[in-house]
Amino acid sequence: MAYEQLKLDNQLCFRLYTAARLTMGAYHPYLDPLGITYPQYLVMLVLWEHEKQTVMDISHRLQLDTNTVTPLLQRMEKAGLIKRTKGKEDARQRIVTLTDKGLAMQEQAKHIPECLSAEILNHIGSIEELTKMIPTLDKLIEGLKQTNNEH
Amino acid sequence: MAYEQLKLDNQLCFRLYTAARLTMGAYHPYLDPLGITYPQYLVMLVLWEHEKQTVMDISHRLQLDTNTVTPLLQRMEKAGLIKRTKGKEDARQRIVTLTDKGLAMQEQAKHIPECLSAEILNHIGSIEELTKMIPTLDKLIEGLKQTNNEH
DNA sequence: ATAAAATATATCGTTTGCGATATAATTTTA
DNA sequence: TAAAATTATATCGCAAACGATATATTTTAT
Repeated sequence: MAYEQLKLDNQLCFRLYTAARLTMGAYHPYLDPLGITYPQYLVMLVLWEHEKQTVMDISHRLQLDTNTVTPLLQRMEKAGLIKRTKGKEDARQRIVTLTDKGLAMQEQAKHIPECLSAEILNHIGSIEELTKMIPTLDKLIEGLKQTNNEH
Repeated sequence: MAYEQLKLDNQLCFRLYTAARLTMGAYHPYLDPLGITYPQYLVMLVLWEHEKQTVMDISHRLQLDTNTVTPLLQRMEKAGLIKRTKGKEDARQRIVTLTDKGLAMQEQAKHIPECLSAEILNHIGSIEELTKMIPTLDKLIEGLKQTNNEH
């Protein structure tokens, strides 16, 4: 191995990639009973914060493009969690709203964040160490958004 | 919005998910010319460290299951980057080795890590702040590995 | 007012990621 | 040693991601 910088263990990005995947896996025991996936859970979080959002709103919030969000919403509509109606002022837009089922799911989901925290806390010393990463991750995300827009 | 803990902005996991995706996007300008994807780049990193590894070795190293790694390797074989041969002592195993093309790609790839660092540094104050996350991410990954194995 | 540009969403094709299951070879057990 | 369990890899099906492209609607420019 000639190049030290090419070693996997020196790569922050690989850690982010792995941590993100394993985190999604840790949600499985909590999301499976609700019948939703992690990205679908994210959409629910967005809609629980504000009812009535366009596809754009959601895709901006999740930093995902419409070509990812549209099929996601279509599956969620089929599952009876949301409704998608044509916009009235602007007919190009799709207005996404929660169904009763989707709204009711919030009650079942409200303990998930603390369950996850507790689960991780079992295997890690302090939750503070994790929350300390948040400002750095936010800066990284903002930086990457710009970087990716330039190319 | 009734539940504070369900707010997207309070979620570490969402940040990991987003940071990981955007990071992969930042690799695009460097990996596209090589004709490989980010997960394929990770396989290359593993193989540049040690020639001759089994599918298991690679999947352990990347924390991916064989049902992800096998098709990945099949595509890389088709692209002429690796060879996959039946194991001699244990015929169940597949031994993965680099082709000349795969080996040569290391030279073209050796600047990628510093390019990425520089790119991110353009938009973020200090690289130290990022490297400070590494031990925490490692702990998190180890913890999640255990958490996920229990379920 | 009409053509051109911009915008919002959708569709298509490919690669990943992963649960479930299958297949083949090796090891263990009875 | 033959059957059972284990191990290594592969296959299948579905949900994401995402680049590229298409469609429909609105806005802008001429």
